[in-house]
Amino acid sequence: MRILIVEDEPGISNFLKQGLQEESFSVDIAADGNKGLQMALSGDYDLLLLDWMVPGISGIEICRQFRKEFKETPIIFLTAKDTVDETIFGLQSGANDYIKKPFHFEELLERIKVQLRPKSGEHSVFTLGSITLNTGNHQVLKNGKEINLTQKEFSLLEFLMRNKGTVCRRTRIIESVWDIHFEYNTGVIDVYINALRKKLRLRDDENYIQTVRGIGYMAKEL
Amino acid sequence: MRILIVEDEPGISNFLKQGLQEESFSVDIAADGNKGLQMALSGDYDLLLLDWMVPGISGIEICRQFRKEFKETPIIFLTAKDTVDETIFGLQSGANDYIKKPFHFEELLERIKVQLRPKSGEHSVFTLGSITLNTGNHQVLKNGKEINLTQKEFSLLEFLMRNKGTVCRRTRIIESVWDIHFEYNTGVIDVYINALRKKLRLRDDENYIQTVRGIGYMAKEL
DNA sequence: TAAAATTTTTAAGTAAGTCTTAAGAAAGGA
DNA sequence: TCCTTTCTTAAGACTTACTTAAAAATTTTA
Repeated sequence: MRILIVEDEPGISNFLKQGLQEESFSVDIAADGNKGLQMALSGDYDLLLLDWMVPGISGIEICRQFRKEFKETPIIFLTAKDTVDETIFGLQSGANDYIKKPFHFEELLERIKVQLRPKSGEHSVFTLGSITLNTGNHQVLKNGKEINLTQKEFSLLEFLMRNKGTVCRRTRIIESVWDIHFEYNTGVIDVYINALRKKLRLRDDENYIQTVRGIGYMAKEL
Repeated sequence: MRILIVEDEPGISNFLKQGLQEESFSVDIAADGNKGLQMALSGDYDLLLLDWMVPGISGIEICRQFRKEFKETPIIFLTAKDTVDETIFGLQSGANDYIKKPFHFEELLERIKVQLRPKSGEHSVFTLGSITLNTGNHQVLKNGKEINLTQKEFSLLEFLMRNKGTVCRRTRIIESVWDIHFEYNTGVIDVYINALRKKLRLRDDENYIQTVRGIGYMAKEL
């Protein structure tokens, strides 16, 4: 995660840089507004920390210009001024948050984390070797390439991956995926396992879906 | 936009309620933690205003419980305590922002708007391939040429573009665009998707609106 | 206020894709 | 080897989505 600090006081900016680097952020500093805007517009940053008052273009103006191009990137203002009016002005110009100087580094850190927190809900993602299954957007990737699965195929694979490393009995599978309880005499599972192996192009030497004879199947890392 | 206030002091909660209603928010009040959590979990709200200290379950605890279920809904803390430590604690428990009492109503309002911005607020511009959608002036351009869409068509396209890259389930679409909850058995979505594809002249080789069989649709760059 | 135009919804036929069954081939275990 | 279980394929049943037209509702116009 890359953060740009626009701040003219070296004391503050260096302090922040060090602190954020320790938190494994990648940090750049711009000491004046013109430089700051230019760097911001490069689009290289995931978050902007703007001082309210910097030489050259003001923080507010940077914010406004920047927002025209980048709608999503969060902006946090660092401001010595703590009158309500100006804070509002700042937020109206497109900032997401502001923090008053002097502030505790820990508080700033938390506010940064809040802004960077993943937006679209944490749908669970499962992995199996080179396969990634995302229940949120119903996508399966193999080596980053999208694999098109039908609903049944998807939910079968999901069931297996949720239970990675343990044997899935046929009865459990038929219950969870097909919602058939009590009795069953059908070969659907076999058919679908076959389809999965085919679509995922699982060769013998990378068959993540092992068959456990007489019991069922097991998804397993190699 | 519906807001839930969890606050035990009637003076504050009523003041807020009136102010927010004047800003055309729909506001409910819970006077204690248990009631608050219960109402919050109903899922009817777009934003939560939580007092730090309320009788019964604490604001922090409400926040934590609520986050388990609802990842997206913004939470703002109202707190009399202004020590840094506790603020951090609040943000860590899943809140998006906090404001210290006493506060100016105007500032609270701005913070609320900031939180609601990404969802439905502010006029924003979305792009999808050669298509540009501007919620501000309700315009859709394709290759710079204006496309005339009806209201429903527009809001369907807006919904898809806001969620570009992730699958939009039919239920979500029917909820967001048609405001139909719980049950539905109608083919409107299909009809409107068809209309969109037609009006946007999406050929097979540039169909930005993919159908995800059995699930819904997805706006996607090619 | 009625007529006209537009938008929204319903409905129905068609097309496309998915699911299940069934049956022969292959593989594993006794 | 024989029997059982699993694999593989293909055809038919079924489900879902597409497309069109027309009815219903809403908005605009005269």
